[in-house]
Amino acid sequence: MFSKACEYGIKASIYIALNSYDGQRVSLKEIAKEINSPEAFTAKILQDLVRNKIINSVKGAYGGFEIEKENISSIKLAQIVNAIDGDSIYHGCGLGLDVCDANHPCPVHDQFIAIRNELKHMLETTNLEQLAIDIKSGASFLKI
Amino acid sequence: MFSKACEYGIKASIYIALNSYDGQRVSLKEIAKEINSPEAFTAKILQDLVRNKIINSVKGAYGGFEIEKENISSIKLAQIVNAIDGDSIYHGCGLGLDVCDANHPCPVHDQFIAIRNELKHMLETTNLEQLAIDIKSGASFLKI
DNA sequence: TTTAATACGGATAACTTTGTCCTAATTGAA
DNA sequence: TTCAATTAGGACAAAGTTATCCGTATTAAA
Repeated sequence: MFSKACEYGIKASIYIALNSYDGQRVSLKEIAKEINSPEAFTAKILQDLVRNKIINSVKGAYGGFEIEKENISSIKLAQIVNAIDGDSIYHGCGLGLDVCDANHPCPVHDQFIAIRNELKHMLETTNLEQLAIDIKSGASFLKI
Repeated sequence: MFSKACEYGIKASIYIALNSYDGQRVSLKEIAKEINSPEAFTAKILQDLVRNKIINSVKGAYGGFEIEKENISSIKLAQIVNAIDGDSIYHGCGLGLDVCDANHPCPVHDQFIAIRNELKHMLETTNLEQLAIDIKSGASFLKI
């Protein structure tokens, strides 16, 4: 469904959010360990999220990544996915046609539109706070 | 959502079904032209569908691909997707966890399960006949 | 029987995604 | 000021996906 980059990006964002609630800045090394992702590759993805102003980074000793507390509840999965995978999820045709719309639909256009809209709605309504709370309570997990 | 291979496989199957209604066997060359796909790559995918007994092939001059008429309405998209992309759509975790189930869910487990079940249902209930009919009537398109 | 059209299948190339390595820049603390 | 910890970013390697090429086998028709 999503690229590896996007999977790591979502998990990393949740982990950063979780710690930002406690005022804890987290390092790349810690993030990669906690979400079970390759460190250097995760670094690239985090850079991407920083450039898209979804997370903040602080260089140097005692640096790391953080999200401003007041933003955590307003950051939606859609923003993260969009920053990393782009908007292909919203615009691409299920069968790869260059042009696929109501006037010139691919054979599965209607079926796909329905499912894609649900996916879109889910991504646009799910925020980091909800996800971080479940990790904190042990109701969900970031690795294994 | 799907791999290119799967997109080509679905479109090729629809085109073959369409022609099989008229007792017309179609060649690789014709298929690739009509669904706008690379010929040699499409050949590999068709071989896969043949091995999975979703379509039939006839070698030699005047050979080509066909689907037995009586089977067209019972072939579901799910079979084609499964033959080409495998069953990752059904079993994979949305965030790539090796283990992700109700007892040990990833942060977006519930949200994904819901959408994936809809996708699964759609693939399992959509058959080639429905799709071929729309192509025939000009209500949907296989290329451009 | 020869020929042309066709599917089959192995090898390999091109491209994309994923992952690694190394150096530079930054920064807080000793 | 020096050092160690850290992010940034370029170059590159590995793996996976997509695509091409070419020879072989098969088959119907001439």
